[in-house]
Amino acid sequence: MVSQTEENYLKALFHLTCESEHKIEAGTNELAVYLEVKPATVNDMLKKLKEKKFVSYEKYGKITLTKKGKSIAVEIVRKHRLWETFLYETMNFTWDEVHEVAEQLEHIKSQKLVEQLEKFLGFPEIDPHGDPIPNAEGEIKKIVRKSLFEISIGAVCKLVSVKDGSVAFLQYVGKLGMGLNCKIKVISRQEFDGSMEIEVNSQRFTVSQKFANNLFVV
Amino acid sequence: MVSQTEENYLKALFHLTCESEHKIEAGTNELAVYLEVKPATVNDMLKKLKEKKFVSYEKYGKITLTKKGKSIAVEIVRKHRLWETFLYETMNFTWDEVHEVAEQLEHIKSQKLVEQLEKFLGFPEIDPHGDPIPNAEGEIKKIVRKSLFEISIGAVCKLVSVKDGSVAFLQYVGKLGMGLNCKIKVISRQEFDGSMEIEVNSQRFTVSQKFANNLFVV
DNA sequence: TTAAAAAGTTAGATAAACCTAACAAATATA
DNA sequence: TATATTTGTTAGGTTTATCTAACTTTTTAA
Repeated sequence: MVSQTEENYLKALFHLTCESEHKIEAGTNELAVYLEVKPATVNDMLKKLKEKKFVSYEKYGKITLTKKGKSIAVEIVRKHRLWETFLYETMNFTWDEVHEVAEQLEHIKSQKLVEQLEKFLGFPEIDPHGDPIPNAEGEIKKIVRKSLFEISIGAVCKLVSVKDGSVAFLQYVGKLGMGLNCKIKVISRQEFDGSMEIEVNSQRFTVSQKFANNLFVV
Repeated sequence: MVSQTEENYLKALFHLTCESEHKIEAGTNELAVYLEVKPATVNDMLKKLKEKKFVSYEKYGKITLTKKGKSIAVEIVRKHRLWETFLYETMNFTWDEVHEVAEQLEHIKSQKLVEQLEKFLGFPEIDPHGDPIPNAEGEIKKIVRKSLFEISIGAVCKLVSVKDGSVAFLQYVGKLGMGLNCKIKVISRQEFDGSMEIEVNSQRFTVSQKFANNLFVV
C-alpha cells in the first residue's frame, strides 16, 4: 500500500526531475520547499521511500526515482490530468479551479474508474493546462513547445500550455481573454525589460517578460 | 475542518440512528462493530466529536447527532449516493462495484463539484441501490417500501432497493437476473422456513426468508 | 585553503487514529 | 436482589506524518 502522502512525494519528485528538462535528481531542501514541509520531514520520508525501493539515494546524496517509484508517480499524474480534464470539460470548472480538486481526486484508488473516465473523455492527450496525459502504459507524448517570449515579432502563435499553473496566474491570463488554443500575435518587444506587446482577439496588451515566459505556444 | 475519519463516524451514526426507523440513539460498542474499530477508539473519537459539538452524549449514556453533526452526515450521504449514481450511470460500474469507490469519493471537498455532478446526472432522487439522495438542503424524500417477504402470493411487485448492500448479496441478486426496477411475481411461500418461490423474467427461483427480507419492493 | 553559507541529518516532541489490557458501570437474569 | 454478563471507560502504547533545535557535511567564495 502506498499512502496518499507517499504518492505526493513521488509526484513531486517526478515534477522536479523527470518532467523538467536537464534535471534528473533533486535535493532534500528543494523537495521540502516544493511540498511546503520542513527538510527534516522530507528526510524521514526519504528513508521510508528508499526502504520501499521507490527512490534511490544515499546520505548527503541526490534523490532519484526508481523505475517502480516513477511508475507510481506517472499513474498519479495521469489520474490528476484526467480528472482536470473531466472537471473542465464535463463539470464546467474554469481553468484555475481544476487543480485544487484534482489534487484530491488523483488519490482515488480504482483502476476501473480511471479507465472508464479516460474512455468517457475520449482518450484525451492533453489536460486543460496543455500538459500531456500519460496513457495506461505510462507513456507520455512529448510536446514541442516554445515560450511566448521566444516568438519573433509579427508572428502569430497558439497558446498550448502554461508553465506555472498558479491560480493567480491563470486568472490573470483568463482576464486578458486568453485561453487554451487562443491565437496570439506578437506586435513588439522592449529591449529594456523584455516586455512585449501582444494582440489577442483584436485587443492589444503589454505583458512582462516573466508573463511571456510562462506561456507555451506553437 | 472535519477529518475524513470524523466524517465516517458521523455518517455511521446517521445510518444507525436517523436512518433506521424506531431508533434515535446508538451505543459505543454498536458504533465500534459498525466501523470495525475497537470500543476504546470510538470512545476517544466521541470525546472529540462532543468537543466539536457534532454529537451529544454523557458518560455511559447514548449517542445522538446534533443538528450540526447531522447536517455534515447528510452531506456525506448525499455525496456518496450521487457518486454511486455517477459510477453506475456514467462509468459503467455494476451494482456491487459502486459502494467501495463511492466510500472514497464521498470525502472529496468541493461544493461546486457536488452541485455540477448533481446537475449532470439530472438531479436524481434515488441511487443505484434504491436509496434516496438528499438534496442540497439536506432534505430526504421518504420512500414507502415493503420487504419482498411481506408481499402476498400471486402479487407482482417492483424491486426498488436493498437493505444490506454487501457485495456478496448484490452479486447473488444480479446472478438471478434481478436488478433495480425489475418485476417480481410471488408464486408461493413455505410455512416451515419462510422461503418463497418467485418468478423473475419468466424464470422461477426459491429464495430464503432472509433473502426476501433484504429486498424492498413497491 | 580555509571560513562562511547552504544543504542535509539526527534526536526528541506532538497530534491523530488506532490498539490492548484492566477496570467500572449498567443491565439482565437466576 | 445479588450476581453474571454486557457495555462503556481509562490508562498507556504504537504508527504516521509532521515539527523544532541542534548538529554535520558539502559547497561556495573570500
